[in-house]
Amino acid sequence: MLQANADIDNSQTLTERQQAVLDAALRLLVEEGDNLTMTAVARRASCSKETLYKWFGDRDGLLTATVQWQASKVRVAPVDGKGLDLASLAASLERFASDWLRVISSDTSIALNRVAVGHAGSGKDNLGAVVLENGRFALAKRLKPVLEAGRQAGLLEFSDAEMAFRTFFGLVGRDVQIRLLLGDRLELTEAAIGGDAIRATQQFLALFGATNGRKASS
Amino acid sequence: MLQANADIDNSQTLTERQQAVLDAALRLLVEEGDNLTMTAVARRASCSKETLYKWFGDRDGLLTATVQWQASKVRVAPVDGKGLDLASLAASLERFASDWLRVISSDTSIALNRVAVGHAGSGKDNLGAVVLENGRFALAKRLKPVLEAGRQAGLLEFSDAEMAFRTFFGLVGRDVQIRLLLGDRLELTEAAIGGDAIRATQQFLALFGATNGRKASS
DNA sequence: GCCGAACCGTAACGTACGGTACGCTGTTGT
DNA sequence: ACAACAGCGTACCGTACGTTACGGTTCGGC
Repeated sequence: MLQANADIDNSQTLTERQQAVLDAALRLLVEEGDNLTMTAVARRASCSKETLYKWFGDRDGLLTATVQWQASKVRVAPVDGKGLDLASLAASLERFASDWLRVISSDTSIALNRVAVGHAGSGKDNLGAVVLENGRFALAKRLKPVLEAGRQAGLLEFSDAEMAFRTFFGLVGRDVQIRLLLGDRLELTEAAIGGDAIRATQQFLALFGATNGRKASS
Repeated sequence: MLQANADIDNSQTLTERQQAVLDAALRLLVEEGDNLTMTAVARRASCSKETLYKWFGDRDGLLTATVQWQASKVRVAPVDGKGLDLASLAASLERFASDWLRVISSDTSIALNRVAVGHAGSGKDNLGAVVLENGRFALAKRLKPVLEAGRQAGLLEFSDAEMAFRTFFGLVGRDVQIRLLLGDRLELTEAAIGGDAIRATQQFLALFGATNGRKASS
């Protein structure tokens, strides 16, 4: 559901075995958070620590490889093109919204974001940049063409696609991600996700839809 | 700008010296992130580690004390009451929005949130809950009366104040907080904050304002 | 059947850091 | 004046973990 990639090397440079090791690391990361140890990863993956270090350099290397591996796994449904009527535009937006909510509320996304945020302060690695690139920015890159198409078709009105995207992003995500990252229980049922997607889409169309005369854009 | 508090003990139970120590810890936390050491705090605060442990128990105790200390420092401007016209309502909302944006883009808020997010996984302490309580939930507790007043005055239309608040939250914050937490450079100038506050308020009023017939609420 | 490479399991090393103990000094109360 | 104490500085201990080293095993190629 995520990831525009095209910048990281990913799956083909990794052997099957290496992918399995990274999967193990990923699972452990979800369970243990940032306090996973190299020993634990080795044990979980049934490999030796020496191999870990040979393949990934050091702990940070393993972490970034794991994050990129996860990023490369989640491929995007291409959203196809332009069925330029309002209904299909709304459907596309709703799909984006629910996909996005599903991602940010998933265990692995929460774990990955936690680790990346934790590492963002001390500039040893750039996990934060990786997560950002495959999360928020990938989403923008995928959604903007849809918004532009909507504008071309006369369905949407906005001056700046980036600004329109960010508004949509805010309407969809609201306080969900920060609450989840901070440990708030907040189980998003499939029904709730669907409802939120519809609501966010309606609100977005109310603000940027062309049919209604509205002075929403700054 | 932040914090409804009324749940944590805060300033009066702390001596001047202890507050100074916590200030030092806070400054160090901003600089070093979660890898500050007890030794470093002791040195920065010109106190002994023994004192640190006597006062705060252990490292987690020091961290939570620091977070609560910061929370207790930021007091809220009471927003006073009801000048029930649209202009003053908009002004209140704008003030909330800009205050909030200033908070979440401040170095100390970023550092605190990073630490809290990092700790949220492994349930040793409840930093996440503390931050959440003094951040997102405190904001809601302060803002909801304003929204309710707006509804009473016939200026706003919504069925659920919580839901209206979350929409406002999303419109104001958008992707700012997660980007900052993940290390994205994104300096918010005072002008940008003001502009965003106005935009968010306008969008919120477009969605929930009573004067315009609109089917925005889910 | 043998060689080397890749890899597993584990032991060992070094270090950083949380936590504790101790000696010294300045202050306070009597 | 002196005892009691709070607190500073520092040395110290134990441990957890990142990193390295090493012996044993499997496997593909000759």
